Amino acid sequence: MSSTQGARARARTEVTAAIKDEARRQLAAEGAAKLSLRAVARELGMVSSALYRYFPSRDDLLTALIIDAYDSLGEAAETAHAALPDDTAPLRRWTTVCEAVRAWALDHPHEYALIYGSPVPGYAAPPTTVPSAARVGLLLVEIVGDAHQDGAALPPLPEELRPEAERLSADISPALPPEAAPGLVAAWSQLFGLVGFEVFGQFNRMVTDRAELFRYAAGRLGEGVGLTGA
Amino acid sequence: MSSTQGARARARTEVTAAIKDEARRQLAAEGAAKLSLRAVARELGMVSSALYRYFPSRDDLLTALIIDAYDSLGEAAETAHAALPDDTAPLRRWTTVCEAVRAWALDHPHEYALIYGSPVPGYAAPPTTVPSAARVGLLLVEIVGDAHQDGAALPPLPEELRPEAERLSADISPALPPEAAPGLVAAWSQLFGLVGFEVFGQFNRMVTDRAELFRYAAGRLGEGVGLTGA
DNA sequence: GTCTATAACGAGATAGAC
DNA sequence: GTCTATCTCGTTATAGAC
Repeated sequence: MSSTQGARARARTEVTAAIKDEARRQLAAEGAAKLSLRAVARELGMVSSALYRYFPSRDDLLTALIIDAYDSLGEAAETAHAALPDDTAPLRRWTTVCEAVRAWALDHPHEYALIYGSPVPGYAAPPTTVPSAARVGLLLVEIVGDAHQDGAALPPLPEELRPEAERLSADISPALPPEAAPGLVAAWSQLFGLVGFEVFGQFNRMVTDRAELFRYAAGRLGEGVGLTGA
Repeated sequence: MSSTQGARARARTEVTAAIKDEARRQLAAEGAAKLSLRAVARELGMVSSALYRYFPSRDDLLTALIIDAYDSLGEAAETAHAALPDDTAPLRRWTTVCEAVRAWALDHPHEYALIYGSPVPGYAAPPTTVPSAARVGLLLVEIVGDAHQDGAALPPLPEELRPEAERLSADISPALPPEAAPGLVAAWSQLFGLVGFEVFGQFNRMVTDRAELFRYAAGRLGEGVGLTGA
């Protein structure tokens, strides 16, 4: 009885995975805008209507791919961070996570484009994507929050930014002091500026040693949010 | 005779502009990947083959749109910078240009996506785009180069980055000291990280006062490349 | 209950003959 | 430049296999 259910569930997971794999291949070849349920079905030797047993619509398939991409990136970052010794200095934690993000993005350029590139026309990501999308950010928050527990130095905020800083700190984490919040959110976006320029080819014919430039920039980004310790 | 040519040339410019306008409309509606010469022609009441007298291929139309977008952004940045008094401090020059980039991007999100978003599958930008693409970067280089003429303070570079710094400084501008080059290239990409996150909606439901956060982050970015002067 | 297949819809793109 | 025949697409209704 339970073995029957197990076999069915297993088959379902396998087909779901095959659909997503094929969809990812099309993502790479044609881009998210041209992702087509029919083409996926054709390539898998299924009929298009059969796909609706697994994904209620094309947008749901897209959403699943987006969540998978965010989770894959988040897991890569978390794994790299977790592999560090417990006494690792905050700045080193920070740069390790940054390097993991960069490595994942260079390894998965099309999935990177899906989550941090141009929005897909006509598609709006549902709230379901938020927890996965937040993973890298929360990891950075954790690192900065821990460092400030131990008292890190930060320049004072301009008066006009104070309300936003309070809001951010309250929304994101109680461990994040308001003085650190705007700088951290900015650094978070700037990290992806760095990565995006490399992945999307803006550094072509300009930067040769991109790994070294990234290492330098990520380090300065970490220092900018008050982290220390080579 | 010359009046006939003038009229013809004028007509040609007008049709070319109409084609690009319609193409931009489609860019907004469907995305760059789905830009289709036929659809543009249909919307203009022309037949698709007629378009080929103006743009030899879909990719050429795309290239024209990309160059236009880079030039539009470049001009916005240059105009904002040129409007400043001659004795404006370097840091204020920097933030003014950054604000102009942000304002243009928020005003032209789809053109922003075209030039700084995901690459269009199957399309590679030809070298013709480089001069237009470089305008904002060169403006930032000019500001930082001028400031360093007057002697700005910068942290020393790590030894491993020295070769890349020399290369960058040599390739980009003689006015840019090697110690400033990697930081400037990084800041340039980080500026677009900030802008991209806002334009592409990554700040949704998180940052409320985005203008204020940007002002703050852009200022710190400028300080990071050695600029001073409120 | 769970799945796949057939067939069809309305809309749109595309290729080629004319 | 026009027209048509033939593709694509997402999606649904329905019927039948396991």
